[in-house]
Amino acid sequence: MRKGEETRTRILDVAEAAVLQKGFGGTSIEELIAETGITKSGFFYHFRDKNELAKALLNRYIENDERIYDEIFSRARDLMDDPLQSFLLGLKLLSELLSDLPNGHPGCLVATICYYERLFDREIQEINRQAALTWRRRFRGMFDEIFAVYTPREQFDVDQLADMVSTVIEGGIVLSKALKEPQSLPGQILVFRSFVKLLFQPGQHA
Amino acid sequence: MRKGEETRTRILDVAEAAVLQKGFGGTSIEELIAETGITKSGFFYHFRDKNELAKALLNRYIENDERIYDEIFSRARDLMDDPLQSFLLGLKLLSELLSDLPNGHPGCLVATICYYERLFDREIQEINRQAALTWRRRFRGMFDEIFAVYTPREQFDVDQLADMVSTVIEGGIVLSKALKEPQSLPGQILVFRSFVKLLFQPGQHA
DNA sequence: GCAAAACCGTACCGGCGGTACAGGAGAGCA
DNA sequence: TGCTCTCCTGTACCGCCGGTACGGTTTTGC
Repeated sequence: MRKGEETRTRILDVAEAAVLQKGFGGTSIEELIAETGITKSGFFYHFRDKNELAKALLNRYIENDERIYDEIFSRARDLMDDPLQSFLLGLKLLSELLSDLPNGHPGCLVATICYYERLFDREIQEINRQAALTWRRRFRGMFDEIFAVYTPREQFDVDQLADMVSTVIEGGIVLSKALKEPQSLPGQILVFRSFVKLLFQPGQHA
Repeated sequence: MRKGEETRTRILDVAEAAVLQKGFGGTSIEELIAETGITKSGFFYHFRDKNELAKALLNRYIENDERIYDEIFSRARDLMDDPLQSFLLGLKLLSELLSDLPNGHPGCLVATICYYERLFDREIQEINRQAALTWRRRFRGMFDEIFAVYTPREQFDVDQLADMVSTVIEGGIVLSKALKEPQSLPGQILVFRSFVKLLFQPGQHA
């Protein structure tokens, strides 16, 4: 029903912010229900245990993540016909989006789960793995299109190249948080963007 | 005294493995003392609270990290006179070292702390920040030497370029863990290595 | 052999994850 | 109007955990 979904969403909102700041272990259910204005029984009506909360949280995060990627790169695709130019524009748009976040990227739930593997069941770890594989497929598709048109200055494994996008984003988030420099992440993405540009720039052998 | 240090080290060993697998919140002191074969009183004799355990853990991890970097890149420096070749060899050695870890990289404590910021005091966060800054200085120094000899195909902010090393490592660890593919991390480092090679390869304008 | 270091044992506190279960308010429908 | 289903509230309870307090004991270095 309507009301139930609304409460559930509110719990997830509060939980997501808390988990990204303090981790799963550091986030108490009691604190979540206090901030949500709900009772303990109410919480356990929506989620059987903390594991199920994590699962719902992760699924929602991944969905939202995919939506953002879809928007950015489809917009880039609309503006640029060339697959390389479109990809480079997408990275630029992504960098700008992240640069506009006032407090920087709040953190990636997938990364959080990575550092908690033993705390959750295999299902959650599998969801996490599938998310990373989806990222790989997404960017691999883009690189495949680019390779159909351009000759790279060096040969790469396409999957590894595709993974590099996720690597830079995840690593950039960690570094941004460690350094307390929110602008580090968008900067790293632009560095990667330049590398990609360089890779497909016609060189002496072209 | 001798015995005290030994016990302290044993606690830190057990704690480090546990924290990297379950996070700080997911690691109980009771489980640490059980595995170490020590009593609760004994634990609190060595560490005032969990925060101090985290501090000691982080400091030790960073020291060890620095030692490994020192070894690898000084060995590379001995083998190669050219700063670029030396840096590229260092990345290769690092990749091989990580590739030889049977279960993959156990995880970076600096990254773990990032995702727990609100759980620890400012001192720990500052230690974390200084660690990331030390990485930046280390690799910035290498790039400075390279720039003194080579002309890059594209201009970069040297700090951002230096940060890219840490970004790729941290991101590679996350992706490796998420994908459950230990070989992903060394692979990503080699991709980055190729990018660096590309950057300083003489092109059409050279 | 003596003092300091390095513990052990025990008892206790409050918070937290989780369970159990009874009950109630409100919406939708017959 | 009454019935049912969803969406909760309230209360009581369990065991684990972080942390404190404190007295006692063994080990070590000198």
